[in-house]
Amino acid sequence: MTGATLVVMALKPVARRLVPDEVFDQILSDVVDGQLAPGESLPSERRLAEVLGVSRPAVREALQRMAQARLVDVRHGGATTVREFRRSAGLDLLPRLLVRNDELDVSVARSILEARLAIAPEVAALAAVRGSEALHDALAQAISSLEGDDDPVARQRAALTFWDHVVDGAESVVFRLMFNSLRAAYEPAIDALAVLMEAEVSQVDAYREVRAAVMAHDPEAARSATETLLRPATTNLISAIHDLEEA
Amino acid sequence: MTGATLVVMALKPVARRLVPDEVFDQILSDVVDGQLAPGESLPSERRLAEVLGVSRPAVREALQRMAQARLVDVRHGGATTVREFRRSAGLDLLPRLLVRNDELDVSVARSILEARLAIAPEVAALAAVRGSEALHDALAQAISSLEGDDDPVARQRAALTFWDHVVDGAESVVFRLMFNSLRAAYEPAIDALAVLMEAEVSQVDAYREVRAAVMAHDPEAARSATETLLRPATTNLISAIHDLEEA
DNA sequence: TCCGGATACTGGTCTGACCACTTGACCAGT
DNA sequence: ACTGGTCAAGTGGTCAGACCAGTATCCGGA
Repeated sequence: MTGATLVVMALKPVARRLVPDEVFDQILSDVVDGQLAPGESLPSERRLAEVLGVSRPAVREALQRMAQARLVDVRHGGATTVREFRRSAGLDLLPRLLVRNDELDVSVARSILEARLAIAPEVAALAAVRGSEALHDALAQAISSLEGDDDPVARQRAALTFWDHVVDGAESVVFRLMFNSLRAAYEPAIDALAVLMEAEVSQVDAYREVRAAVMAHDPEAARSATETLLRPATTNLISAIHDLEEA
Repeated sequence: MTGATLVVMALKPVARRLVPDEVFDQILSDVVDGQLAPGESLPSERRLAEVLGVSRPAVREALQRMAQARLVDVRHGGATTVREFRRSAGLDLLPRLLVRNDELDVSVARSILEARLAIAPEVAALAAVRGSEALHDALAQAISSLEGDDDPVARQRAALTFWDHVVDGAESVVFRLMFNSLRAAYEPAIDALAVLMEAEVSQVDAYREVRAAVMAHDPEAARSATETLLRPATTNLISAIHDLEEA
């Protein structure tokens, strides 16, 4: 009985907001939303601590993280100033841009789909050239959980696992890190996105085509099979988003 | 007299290593070099502070930054453990991987060139579709400083500016952030790379081709012109690196 | 007018304390 | 044998306050 109850309870980890995280989020939001304009000076650490009702180390930690993300410029003795984040921030900022105030930014989603469509075929081609035989089973397993599972979100995860292995096969640090960053943006929004992407992940045969081309060491075929798989959902969603923006 | 002396002195900014930065670098190096294996526990903050001879807040700040980069997992009440950075870290880790112990990692450099060759043509194609008329002058100016300057490093910077504008024209957040991250990896190593890339940036006419295709709103032409520009240096360097790895 | 230094900011760092959480061992019930 | 409770030790989380180290500004003397 206990087991059954557990499944139904839909537990989620208790969200314990840490103080520096909270501060970081607030400042980050102000920067991303433009309430703190580029070039503008932030209040001093002491002042921020006072205003936010937290200790100075907490503020300090948040500001250092902002600096690491290249969102602000901290100068010893001088004021901390806001940078132009679109010109300086790295790909790791993407999650924060995709979901803002708990809702998806569709223009960012569009951009992600676009980039995915441009990059994934190249990665598949690389995997076709370099992939080891071990890929065979890994991809097969991902495909079988893709057709075995009926939960939309689980299928999204299976698809992510599939691409994860393809990226492995490409043996490219840069594409690996890019994938990690994109995944980090995708996963927090996976519930909202699962519905939109459902049509794509149900094309199990298309995934099989990609796998066959990769394992046949045929980069051109891998490229085109990947594009065939990704393009429909991409263009559909982009036009849907476009219509949505009209209204 | 004073002015002339100044120019000759070859000043460089005094490196003021801040304590938390130093700690961050040390731990990061240990993780990236594998001396701290994934899954392994770090010493406690107090112990680290003691061993490194710094205060606990300094250690703490470094660890929080490690956590933000997804290199370690900090758990309240439990131990801080090392993550498998190749699977979790984002593109912003790239600079640290490209130059390690003050020398270039050629396999990372190869990967960057590869990725650049795969992505840049797509970005140029997007810019051809979406680029505004303002691009015209911006690109022209970048090209003229490309042919005007005779310092190799200055030409690298001019080329970066050129691509910066192309990325602008593509109007894609994702490609913009990717470019920022790649640039952040490239710039610290620009002196070493300027020599290797000299052949490419001297092909001023090839840049003109790209610009012409983009301004003609011809995505296919932009794609192929970009590939024509980037491929030679890329394949040359990759084979050179390959030979180097043999020896 | 210009320069140079006092001064009042800013961030950088440390100490030491206390709170909150996790772990594991031990123990009491069932 | 297994649950659940309790407790102590160790960990990260947070704070207060102090002092050091740079920067910016303004003001008085040359």
